[in-house]
Amino acid sequence: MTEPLAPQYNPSAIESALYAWWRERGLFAPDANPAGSVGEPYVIMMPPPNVTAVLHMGHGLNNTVQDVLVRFHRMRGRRTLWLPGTDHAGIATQNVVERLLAKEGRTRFDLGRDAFVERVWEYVQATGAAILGQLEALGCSADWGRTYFTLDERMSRAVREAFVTLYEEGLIYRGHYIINWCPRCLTALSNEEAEKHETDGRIWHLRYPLADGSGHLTVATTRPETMLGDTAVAVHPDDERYRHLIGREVLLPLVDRRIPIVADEAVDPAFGTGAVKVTPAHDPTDFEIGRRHGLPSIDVMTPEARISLAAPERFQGLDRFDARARVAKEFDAAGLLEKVEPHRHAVGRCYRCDTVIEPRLSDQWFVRMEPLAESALRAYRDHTLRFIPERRGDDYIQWLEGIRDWTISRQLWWGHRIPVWYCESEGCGRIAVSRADLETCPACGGPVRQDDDVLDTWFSSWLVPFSALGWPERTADLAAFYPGSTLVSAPEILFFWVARMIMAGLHFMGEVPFRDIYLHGTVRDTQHRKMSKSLGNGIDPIEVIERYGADALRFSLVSGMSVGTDVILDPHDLEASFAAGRNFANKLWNAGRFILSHLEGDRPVRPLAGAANAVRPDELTLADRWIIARCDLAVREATEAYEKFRLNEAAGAVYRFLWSDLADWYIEQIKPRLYGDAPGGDVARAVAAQTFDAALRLLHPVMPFITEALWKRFPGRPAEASISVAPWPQSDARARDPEALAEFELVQQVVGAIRGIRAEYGVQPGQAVRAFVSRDGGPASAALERERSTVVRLARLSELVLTEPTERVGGHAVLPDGTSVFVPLGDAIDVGRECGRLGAEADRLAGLVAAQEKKLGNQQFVTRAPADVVAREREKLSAWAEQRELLVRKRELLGCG
RNA sequence: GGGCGAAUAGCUCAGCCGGUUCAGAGCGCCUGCCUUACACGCAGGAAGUCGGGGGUUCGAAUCCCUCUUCGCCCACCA
Repeated sequence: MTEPLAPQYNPSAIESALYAWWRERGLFAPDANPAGSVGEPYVIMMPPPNVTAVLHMGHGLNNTVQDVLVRFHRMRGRRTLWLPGTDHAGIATQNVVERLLAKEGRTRFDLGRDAFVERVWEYVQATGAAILGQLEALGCSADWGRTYFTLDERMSRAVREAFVTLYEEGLIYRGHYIINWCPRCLTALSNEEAEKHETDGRIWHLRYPLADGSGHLTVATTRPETMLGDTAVAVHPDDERYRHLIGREVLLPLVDRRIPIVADEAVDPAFGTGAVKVTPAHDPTDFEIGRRHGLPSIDVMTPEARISLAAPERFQGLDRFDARARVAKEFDAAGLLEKVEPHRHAVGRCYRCDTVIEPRLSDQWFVRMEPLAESALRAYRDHTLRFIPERRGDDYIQWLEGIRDWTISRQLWWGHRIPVWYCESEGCGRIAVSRADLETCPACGGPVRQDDDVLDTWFSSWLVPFSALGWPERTADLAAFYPGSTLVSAPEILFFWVARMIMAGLHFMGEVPFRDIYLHGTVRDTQHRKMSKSLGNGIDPIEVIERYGADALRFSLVSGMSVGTDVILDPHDLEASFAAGRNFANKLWNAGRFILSHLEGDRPVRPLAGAANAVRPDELTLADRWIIARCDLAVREATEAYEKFRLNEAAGAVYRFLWSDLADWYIEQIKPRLYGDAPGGDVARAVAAQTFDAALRLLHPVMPFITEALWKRFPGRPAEASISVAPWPQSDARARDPEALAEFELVQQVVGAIRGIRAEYGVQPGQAVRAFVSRDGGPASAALERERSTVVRLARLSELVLTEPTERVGGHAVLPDGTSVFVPLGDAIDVGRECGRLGAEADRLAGLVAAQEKKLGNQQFVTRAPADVVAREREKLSAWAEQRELLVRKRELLGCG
């Protein structure tokens, strides 16, 4: 606590210890804040990271945002719960473990179901722990005591309850439909899991001879191999070209099957040839056509997407793409291939392995979504829900309005087993759906067999907002923390997860699970590509934390992100992305080191108000008043920005205050007062302590570690005190001081002008010079008199003379308010150069004046623009004219030509 | 095929409902400084026809139209 602070901030030296201390102190629990609870609790459910792998930068961003919001609200006194968890990620995890097995030359079938699942558990226990460790390294203040895993016992119970309830309500059903099938993962997928990608493909025009030999009909298809399963050709009923063929038959080539020509409204006469081959077992539209016309479905593919025994022998066993080539070749050989054209269309791919989806006819379980979608739409339309940024609401609406039933069964081993039992006794065949495991058939007592399939991972995660709180038990947590407050997520999982949580929340709890949905952007590389393992353009957050510190990572992510926009980082130049955060942390560290070193000792730091020894207003210097006013401004800016999810603005406001105001000016200003027993030192210490303390608190949500480390070192701080539950700084009307703001700004401008002149003429830093500052030919503003020593020190002057200069040769400047600055430099300056400099400045102002005169001479402007705008423009004109006037006079004094 | 977003200094971005010195920040770059908190620093500086074109307006980076480029979402047209 009292050992000296290192001159360079070393995050790795303090972060893990501070984190451990926070946990020990129980600071992440809802009741951690001694201030008690203000208003409603603030609750965020963490989007559970998949246990497939360690975290990437996207998780870093997502969890940083959540932690910022949670820490902000915790400090504001809300009872705050951030509930963490991990996701068993059915397909993804199963794939990873299967790949591990493949390296051992084994498949899951070699192990058998139970042993395989056992193996997956081993894997996820390791990765799950690693992930939680990473979240801790990031500084996440989640309540680890409540951590859930979407496949743990509590969640399983909730999943069963939800499934059985929905089944009883008729919202879950088993059906025989075309679903999205991944031939590599060997499972059904939902529509959302089948990602559509625009692809350059081809379209084949195939001739189907009429069965009576009177000609042929041409159909167009992008998947010729499916013709092996055709059971009809369809045309539009009103299509004059084909009307005479309706009801007749074609002889399906290669297969030699007679199939009918049917009329169906689903056919678009304008597309292709206007005649469609109908393959009910391999296309959803064809399936519907088949149903309407009583056509048979012939499944010509195996689960692996090879040609099945239902096709002619020579095709059997061929991969679908080989079969495609073979079919095309045989059509060509038979003179039945009319043409092949390039064709761009959307191809579905498995979101986990990128394999081309095969639409497949099979028995699956579905959730009827329409009834659920209705209330979810209503909740948005009546403003119960709010999206940040707002436009994301359009995506939500669009998805819900076009909602399709959700395929929830997966032909996997890793996941929640479907709670359905089939009676195996003959003559019963009953299907039982049960909350409890069944051994026998409830109807006949015969033997039962549980459904082999598991549920979609998202069927467990859509329940999280209440299942993680104990549902279906009516727990105290559920009563206290449902509904939650904010959901922070990447836009990619808006449909997978966010929209479904809203539906589940409304259905099972009767209330939306959260009110604000903050969708942040995606982390991309400098070519705007999403970071991914396969592209090798990822950045490991842990590496960044080790090199720059968690605070630097968080600051960089937050400040690189405005509402709803992507965050661009350069994986090849970590320095470019994270140096700013690291530098800022170091700046803060050193400012803290300086201020804290002057707070130590036996003299107590005086409060600014509310005590007998409080600093009196009349003791404050102009600089004191100025920094207090600037600090108050930062409090207002940052607080408002946090409230509006403008985290980058909040970070920026504190950054500017700490660096540009406090470090660059205030600390420099108070140095003389701090050394020795200079008068006013106690006031400077009091003001520095108070404003720095406030700034640390404002910054704590973004940079929790360094702010805590410094804050804890304030003298008199109890050992158990933590900034994470310190009260949020309040704006105070008494701190607002426009006069001090304006006057100190003049001081800054004078110093800036003198520094500029010095740099212009290469006056060495060690060389003190005199400066004359005056106004209207007389003494300069009283503010400069009061801060005379500040100007002298910061501009490195030997003397500051606040009257008209007695000399002429030197550097001149005129400030916006007409204040005149002169640094006598004698022979050291090049008079011609100075004349040029002043002339250029005068010309610039002359241009402004001319434009301004034109503007004000414009009757349209003067009459139509608001009076205050016109008045302001008039003031500008006179100020510029005055400045120009002064510059011209200075040139005359210098003897410029 | 619909819908949406972005295009501002070399790079990453601010600039909200049009009007506070002919556009700001960080990083990078240039010059000078190890000034007893910080060289991960200090001081100063260069750098942009605000994607192109048109329009509305007294006035536009800021509003409207259009074009170009990039990105995203949705879509059963075989």
